[in-house]
Amino acid sequence: MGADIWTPPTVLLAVDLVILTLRDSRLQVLLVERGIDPHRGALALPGGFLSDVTEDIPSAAERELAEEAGLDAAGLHLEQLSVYGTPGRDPRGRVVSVAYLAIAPRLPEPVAGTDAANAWWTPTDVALADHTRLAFDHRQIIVDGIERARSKLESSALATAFCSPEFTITELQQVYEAVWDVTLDPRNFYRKVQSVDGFIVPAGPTRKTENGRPARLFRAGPHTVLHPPMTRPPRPADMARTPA
Amino acid sequence: MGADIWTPPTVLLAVDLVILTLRDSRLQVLLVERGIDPHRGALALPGGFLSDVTEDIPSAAERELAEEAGLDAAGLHLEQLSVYGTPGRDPRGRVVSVAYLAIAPRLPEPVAGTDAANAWWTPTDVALADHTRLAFDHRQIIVDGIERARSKLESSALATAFCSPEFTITELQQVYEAVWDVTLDPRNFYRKVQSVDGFIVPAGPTRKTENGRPARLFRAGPHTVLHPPMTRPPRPADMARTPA
DNA sequence: TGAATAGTGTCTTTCAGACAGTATTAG
DNA sequence: CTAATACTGTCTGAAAGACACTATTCA
Repeated sequence: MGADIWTPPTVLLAVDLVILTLRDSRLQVLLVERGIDPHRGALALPGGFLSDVTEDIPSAAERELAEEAGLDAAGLHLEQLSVYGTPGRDPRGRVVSVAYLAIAPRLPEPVAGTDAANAWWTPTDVALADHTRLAFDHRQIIVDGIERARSKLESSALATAFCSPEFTITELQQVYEAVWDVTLDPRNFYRKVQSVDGFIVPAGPTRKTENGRPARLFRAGPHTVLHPPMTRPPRPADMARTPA
Repeated sequence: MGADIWTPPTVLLAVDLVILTLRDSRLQVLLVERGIDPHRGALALPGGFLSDVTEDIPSAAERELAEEAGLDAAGLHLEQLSVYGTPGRDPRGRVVSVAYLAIAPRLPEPVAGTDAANAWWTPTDVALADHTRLAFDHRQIIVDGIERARSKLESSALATAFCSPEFTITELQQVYEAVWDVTLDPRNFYRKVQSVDGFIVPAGPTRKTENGRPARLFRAGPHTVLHPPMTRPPRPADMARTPA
């Protein structure tokens, strides 16, 4: 009702990355140690502000992926997760952060060769443990990212993003087991995953070796949505059994 | 590498609302006619800029819900959808919009009594028809909102948000049929929906009437995630049948 | 009574889960 | 040979889908 001309407020826009991968059969997330002062010394997700006012948000995510994690966005899964913009989440001002979820195949063991050499793969249970100091609201962002990954394994082909271009069915099973934190029957998994239309396709008559019978290789199939979905076993929440 | 001090760019932050409801057994979305000049006269989603730099983003969504749609945020489903921030999407500057998905029960037939009396419920197929002029990238936002609703009907109790606090199983079925654009067998739906633990609970020995046998009333149950999920029938994409 | 909607019983097919058994490699 | 992993066959129980049937209202 005032006579003054109202102008909308401006905010600082940032992107943050939840980068997940599988190492040592565990789900791990990439964390960096902050070198500057809001939360200096605490662990944080890779990320940063928009470089300039013309930069697209997905481009900013890809740039941070390269700068802070040394990963090439080409060929790795990257999707928008959510927005975090609570006033006061960053003491430098009104910062609104767009979080992205990235899935990296297991190959790039060393993350080095990057600006921020202080980046480590951290098992998710360690990253979320009570004693871990995480900057800003990054703990919540990690929780949301993991939950997104868990959920999308059911209905999409996201699991293949954790694997090399060619993979065995056992490797794919390890993805499901690590992300869902369950154990699955290899024989049922084998048939199930092959019965889902367009999920995986045979990759040549090739083979691989470890110390048993060689396994067939597969690639990601043409379909990204799974019909029928993979079903997540009920969590061992209440396994109380009434004796007969 | 320059010696100048770099400062991050600022953006304008907006919220946009995809408000869905069920009217005449059709899925409808609330659209407003724009009265000011970027896209003046075109249809748009209700929404607007952050009121001031201290306003929380969900609060802004609730405020716009009241101001532009005349709806009370209390007791209606509201969830963050996605972020839209392509440079150039708004000629007024770098505008980043946080889209929200709201689900309104069918009761409030008139949306009137609000600032913007130029708001109409529009069937989603009409809103997305080729001849409809939608402002900004709101067409894409609507598509994303509908897809989110379709998806969440499977695994969550979102369908109850389309209903009055007390509802019959047939009403709930109509929600699924309208949002998914399918027809379901009432008898199988009846048993299925009751077998899902915590989805719906009986609401007293009450009853309701129309022109047949009175139906039992239910309320939303305690669980918001459905185990097992409701399964969406395969779309009638390729129903080609090979004759025996 | 008949029309209309609500709710039940039951059959069949399909699929998840359990698990015995066969195949192919390395030593 | 044994150990180890990959893969196949088959059974069983639990649901999904189809659909005949009963129940309760209004006119």
